[in-house]
Amino acid sequence: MSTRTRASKGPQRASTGELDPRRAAILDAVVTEYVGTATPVGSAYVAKAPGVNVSSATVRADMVALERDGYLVQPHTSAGRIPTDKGYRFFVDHLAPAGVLGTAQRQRVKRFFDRVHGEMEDMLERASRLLSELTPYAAVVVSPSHGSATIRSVQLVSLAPRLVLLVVVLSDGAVEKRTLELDQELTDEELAGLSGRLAAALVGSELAKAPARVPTEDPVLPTVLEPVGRALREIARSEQNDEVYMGGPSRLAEAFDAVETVRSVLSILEQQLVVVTLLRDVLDRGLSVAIGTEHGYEPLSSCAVVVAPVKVGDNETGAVGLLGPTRMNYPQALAAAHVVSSELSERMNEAYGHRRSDKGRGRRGGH
Amino acid sequence: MSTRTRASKGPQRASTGELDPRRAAILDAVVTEYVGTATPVGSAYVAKAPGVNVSSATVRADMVALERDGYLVQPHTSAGRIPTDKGYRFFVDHLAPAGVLGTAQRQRVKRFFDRVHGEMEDMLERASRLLSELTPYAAVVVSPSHGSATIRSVQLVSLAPRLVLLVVVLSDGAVEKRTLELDQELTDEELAGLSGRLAAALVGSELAKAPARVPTEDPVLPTVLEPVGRALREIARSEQNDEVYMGGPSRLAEAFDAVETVRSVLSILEQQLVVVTLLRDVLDRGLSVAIGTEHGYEPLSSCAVVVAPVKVGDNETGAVGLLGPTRMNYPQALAAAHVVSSELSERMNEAYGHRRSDKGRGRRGGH
DNA sequence: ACTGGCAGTCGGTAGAATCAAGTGCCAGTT
DNA sequence: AACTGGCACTTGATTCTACCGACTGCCAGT
Repeated sequence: MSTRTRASKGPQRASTGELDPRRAAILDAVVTEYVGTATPVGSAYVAKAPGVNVSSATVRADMVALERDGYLVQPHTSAGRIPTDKGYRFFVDHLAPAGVLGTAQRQRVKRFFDRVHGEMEDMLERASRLLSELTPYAAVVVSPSHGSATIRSVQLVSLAPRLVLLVVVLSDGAVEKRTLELDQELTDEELAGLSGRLAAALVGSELAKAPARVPTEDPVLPTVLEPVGRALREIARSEQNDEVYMGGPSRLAEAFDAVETVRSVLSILEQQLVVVTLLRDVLDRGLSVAIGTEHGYEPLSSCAVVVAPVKVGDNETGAVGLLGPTRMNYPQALAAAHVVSSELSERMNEAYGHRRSDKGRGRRGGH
Repeated sequence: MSTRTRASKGPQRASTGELDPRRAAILDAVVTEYVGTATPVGSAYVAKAPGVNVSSATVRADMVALERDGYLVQPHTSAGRIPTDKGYRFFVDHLAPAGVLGTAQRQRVKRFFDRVHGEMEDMLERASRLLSELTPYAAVVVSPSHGSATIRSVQLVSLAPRLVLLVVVLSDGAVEKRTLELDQELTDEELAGLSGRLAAALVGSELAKAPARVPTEDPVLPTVLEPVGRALREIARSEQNDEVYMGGPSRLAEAFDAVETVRSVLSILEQQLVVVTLLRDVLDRGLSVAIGTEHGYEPLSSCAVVVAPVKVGDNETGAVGLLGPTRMNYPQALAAAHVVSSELSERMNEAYGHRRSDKGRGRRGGH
């Protein structure tokens, strides 16, 4: 009940929200220690923590209050306290120190992004690995959607008699293909002609808005154009499904010690659609962390998710995420996710011509 | 020591290897029961098993012999027996009943392969899921390498000023791409001309054997051709790295109950190269099952791997695999792997023109 | 408002007792 | 000689008890 006015002794933390500064410090100590040791934290330890200059008895009194207000719980009487989801939330919002990535890790990220060479898919895949290696958690990368990309090339390539490959190149560098089985055999010339006509009709338009039907008077073409049209529509549809890259699933087996938890979390991660929705939801709500039940997925209630957007152009579409136990090192996870997401954004903007105002390639990090 | 001559009472199993038929039946019973229950199997239970028409006392005597010969072990005195790797091996070689896939599962496979529509990558990815759903084990699919595929198309597509995408189509339907940053801006006409020249020089040759240098006298081209050549070589190299698709990693958390085991096995599976090598090794040795330490990987010594080749054309290159505990339902795993691998082979041969003699599309299963 | 002191609460561990499963051996039977 | 029933024995698992240690909640004192 007792509400203190902000005590102004010494250089305290900037803002501690609606919590008494000392209690905030106590919560801070409990979270930090518990994250490290996975053992309930007692008043004696907390009393020694910086920012808490009182005896263990006083700490105990505050802990009772913190428990009453839902920030802490006792696993059982006469054990130390552990944070609740609400406790973690407060920690993340008000106490988590700005992103501190070890210099070794910083270098690692730098080296990674200096060396990236391949295509986007490859970069994302490897970024998910990187992220899971920077932290002890499983990583997820969702590729930016091709939203407004336009068609840059359409081509039909003959693979075998009556077997043709439709290859579509988008302005963001993505390539899609579809195999077509035709009713009739076409000569290379016919194929080339057809390719040209398709290109003329489609190049420049967005995939989703591509003309449903390529106009033609040639009586022989419809039987060919029909499967092409179908394939194009299928491609347009499949481009909506963002790719998901998963890194370091084995990290989950480190983070949890109940094998049953590992299983259920893994099996959620196998459903890519769920992962994408989860990350998007969190981002849409303007959050970068979802703790416990804050996202709606029951089986993940013992998990926390850290998300950071990957912005290409001006719409924020992709995302990187980290999945670990609620007992997670949030500062580390946030720092890692932010570094990787911003580096990724930068790289992708550079690569595909959406070059931005002129932020250059300098530090952008901070927290 | 006592070696029996084959008793010929009743319709016994075809061949029991170098083992007394009754002892083989005992081993069979132990393996089957242990796979199901994960509990050491006692002589009383085995005595009731079919093919063992003797008392538990006699079974005990035989079990002593089987243990002496290394087929069984006792976790501790006065517990039942469990099979050794050698025991499983004997079971797989001589006792495992022919592949029995439940009708529900058969239907599932059938439906899957009737519906497959997309591209090869997609099919393989989904096949790995299928396989892990047919069994309670983790599945792995290694895509056939592009070995002898020839180049069918080479094309340069402009993405942005000075940014070009090199797109290469292979005869097996694979598409590779690489982004190039050029020193100079090229007009669409120049790009088209260049594409044509590249195509003329490269189409028809194998990727690996493609001419290292496209001949030209044009003084402006070298600065463009150089990065193209580099990209081509890089593509050729990357095509060696067979893609790995992993299905149902969460199955591992079901199969093992020590979280530490789960972790180490998962982290092996994350190394795609190791997975590929492992599967190839097993296939090269002409095996379809590797139990415990039969493959050389320490961390997988509590695992068994079931492999089946995916043959495209006439060289056997791809593979499907199942990874589970040595305490694995081998008949089921073998059946599932074989069905999927042969269906995959068939589909891929159909799709990419390597149409075979004329085995048709009929049953091919059996065991 | 805070502190030291103290009784009280529980989980965790160690040791003893008991249980049940399953063995190895042996004398007896066919 | 091959097999069987019977039995003593071994040993992990389970249960129970006692006890220790960690931490708390409370209270009287500064």
